[in-house]
Amino acid sequence: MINGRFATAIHILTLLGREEGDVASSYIAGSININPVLVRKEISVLRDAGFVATQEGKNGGSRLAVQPSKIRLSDLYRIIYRDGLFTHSKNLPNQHCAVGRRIGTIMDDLNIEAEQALLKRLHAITIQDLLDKV
Amino acid sequence: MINGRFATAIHILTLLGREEGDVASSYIAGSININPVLVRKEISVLRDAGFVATQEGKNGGSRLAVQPSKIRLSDLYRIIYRDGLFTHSKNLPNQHCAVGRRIGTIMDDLNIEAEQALLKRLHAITIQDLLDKV
DNA sequence: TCATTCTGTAATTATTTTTATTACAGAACA
DNA sequence: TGTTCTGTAATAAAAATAATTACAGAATGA
Repeated sequence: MINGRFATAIHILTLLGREEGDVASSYIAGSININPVLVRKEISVLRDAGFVATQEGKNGGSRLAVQPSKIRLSDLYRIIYRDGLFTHSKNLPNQHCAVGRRIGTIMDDLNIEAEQALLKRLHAITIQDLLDKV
Repeated sequence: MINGRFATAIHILTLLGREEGDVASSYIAGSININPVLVRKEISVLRDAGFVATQEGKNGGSRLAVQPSKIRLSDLYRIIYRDGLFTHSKNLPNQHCAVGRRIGTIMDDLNIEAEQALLKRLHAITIQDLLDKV
């Protein structure tokens, strides 16, 4: 399932897209209304992906490392969701049952198809598009 | 986000699609490897939707009330996910910030678009399609 | 009839996941 | 060289999920 991290990442990037200089994690956290440590953690993921650059130390903070129009939500989705859309319980289904034996593969296939449809749509939306709505 | 209930519902319906008579919740639970009470709860939702019929009492259980080819995964999705795909935190963003003020609407719009894409794909898949894969 | 075996559902507990907090070393600045 | 940022680990709190317990009621059939 799609959790709060996706929304958090979008909020961060949209906010950075509107600000000029370096933005402190505490300021971002104040806008989202979550804990600054969570913001820094998410930013570290976004930084690893090359979307954000960070300046440490006094007056430091983060800013976009690429143009907002270059950040597609599909990329964002992929970065944040390694686990897939459909989270199946970690309980192993009964392998003595035909359905139980095959359901894992069936759900995996389904997950791929659903994600493809979702990603296709998200591919067409960039942070710039969201900025235009603010 | 898409949680385990969707996978559970699919497992239940697929299993019922392969069985002739009434299937007890404990049997289904044994296949999925979850608690029978959860199965009965999910079945009650599927029954309300008209997909399943249940016989109470001794030798009772559930069976499909419609043909597997009539149960679209899009219907299933709608029944189980009233909350939307993207769960945004229940923390209200800072309304004194332009992004904080607009992010709710932006995420809602995004959610609608993403769900449309997902539902379009799920509309084309029925329980029969999954049965063919078992 | 009535013991048995199912269901439905409420209430509680346990587990897991998510979010928040605390803490502190290190970087950059003025 | 003190101040204000970051990064990250560790812990705690809160929320969401799943499991369990419990029990009344329905249908069966010996």
